[in-house]
Amino acid sequence: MSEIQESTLCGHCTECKYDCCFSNKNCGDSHIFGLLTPEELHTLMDNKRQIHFRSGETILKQNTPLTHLVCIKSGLAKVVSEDPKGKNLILQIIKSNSIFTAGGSIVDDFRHFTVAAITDVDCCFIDTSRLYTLLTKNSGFAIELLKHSNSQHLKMLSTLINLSNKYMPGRVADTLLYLKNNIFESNPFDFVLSKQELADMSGMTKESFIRSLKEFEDSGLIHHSRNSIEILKENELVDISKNG
Amino acid sequence: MSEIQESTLCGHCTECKYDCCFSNKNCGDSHIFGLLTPEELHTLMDNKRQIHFRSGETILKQNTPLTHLVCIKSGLAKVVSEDPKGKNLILQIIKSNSIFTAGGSIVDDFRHFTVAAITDVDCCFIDTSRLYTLLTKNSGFAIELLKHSNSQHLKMLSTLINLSNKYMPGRVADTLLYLKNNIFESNPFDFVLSKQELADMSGMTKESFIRSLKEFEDSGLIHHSRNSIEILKENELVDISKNG
DNA sequence: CGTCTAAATTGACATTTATCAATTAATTTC
DNA sequence: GAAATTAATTGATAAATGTCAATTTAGACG
Repeated sequence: MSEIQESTLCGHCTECKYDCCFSNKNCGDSHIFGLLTPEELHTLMDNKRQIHFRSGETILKQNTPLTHLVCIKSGLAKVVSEDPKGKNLILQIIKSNSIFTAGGSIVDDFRHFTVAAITDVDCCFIDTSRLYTLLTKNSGFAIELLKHSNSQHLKMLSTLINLSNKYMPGRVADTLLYLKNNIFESNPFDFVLSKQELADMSGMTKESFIRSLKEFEDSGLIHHSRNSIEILKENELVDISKNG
Repeated sequence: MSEIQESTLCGHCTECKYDCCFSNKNCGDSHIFGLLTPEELHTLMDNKRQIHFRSGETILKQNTPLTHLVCIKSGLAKVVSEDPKGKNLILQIIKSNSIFTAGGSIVDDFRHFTVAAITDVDCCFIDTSRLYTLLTKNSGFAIELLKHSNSQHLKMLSTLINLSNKYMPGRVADTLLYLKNNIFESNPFDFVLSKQELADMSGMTKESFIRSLKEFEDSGLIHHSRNSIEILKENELVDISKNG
């Protein structure tokens, strides 16, 4: 399923520091690693593994043991909750320069969802046992990780509310706005996701997603082709997201 | 809306330690406070306020400033996400002896949901600024709080999956099993929740909930009266939860 | 270029769920 | 304890969403 290509280990932290996602400066998503001393950073860097995944490959698999934390250096990945019956739900798209704890780190020992590469992805694997050691030594670091965890928590709450309180048009609008404003940050945006994946982000079947998209197109709210969507009337989409 | 009766402040920690929910021994849900030194515990205890709420009262209100963390000493409370359009979703029932961070503590400054008393509730309010001070001093404490946060995160993930991947019978089965096994821990169980509230826990209207319950009754899976439900065939309910 | 394959789209239909109105049962209030 | 209020239930219906099958389109590959 996932063919892992391990790169060489990183030897010199001071050299690689600004070249990888552990660096405070590069890690746009948070300041988690900013509070570590050079020695502490070294502890993490020392055995980090930087790995390349090709588009489509599984990076982390649901229900496998949780031994490493992942930091995405470049590329896009999707966080998928896999259902026994095959109903997948895409919870989040991960951009470059964000770290990802894969659910129940610290609480239990296995991963609660799958992470798969959407584009080619370069990422680092951090040994969680080294991380835990640092947590006990550096409380500022622990607090940053707590902030990160709570922040993920709130995102998930928002997803839950969106999915359970809204009808399809509202959910589709949410997905489109999320992709434009949070992930691709351009308009129109070209996407590497299939309609099935967009539907999995919106909690519906691909047929329903397509029909909803077509209604938006017919109403002049968006323009879409196979791999690109342009939002023409964002205000109206926001209204649909709020009211539906 | 909520008429708050403040009790006297706690003066002597060593005395009240085993009488309130901060105590390691009483806080069944977690060991969060177990790692604090007596002095640190004192810092928290010193200004704690123990407050009584009557059934139905709002304990914490969504969108208000987050200044205190709440620890439930006795009684039951519900965690509700309130929707502008009035579609409420009950995310969780809180039992006695559990602490509750109300969403985005540390991340932002307001509460992301409402907590309301189902029965009479005695609870303590802990000043979050004192909590944060302790976090920086005691990394073990920070790690415990991180565990608690991640654990809440996983519960929410499970709720999200249940609500978005299952049809009504599966969601009703989930609610019944949750109440029996996690909240009331008896069978039959008497509940203080209205059918509307049970429906709000299951992400559906009260009419749909009642119809689903009736089908279970007709199939001999449960027996229910106004304020009590007995689960007769738990295995079959578990199957329905898994498959539907 | 034509063939093959996977994705996207469309249509008809079945199922699930919500809505609305009416009725009954329980609880509170005087 | 009768009247008034609230919660629970039922039925009829409409709306939302999923399912299945068929068709079209776009890319990949020889």
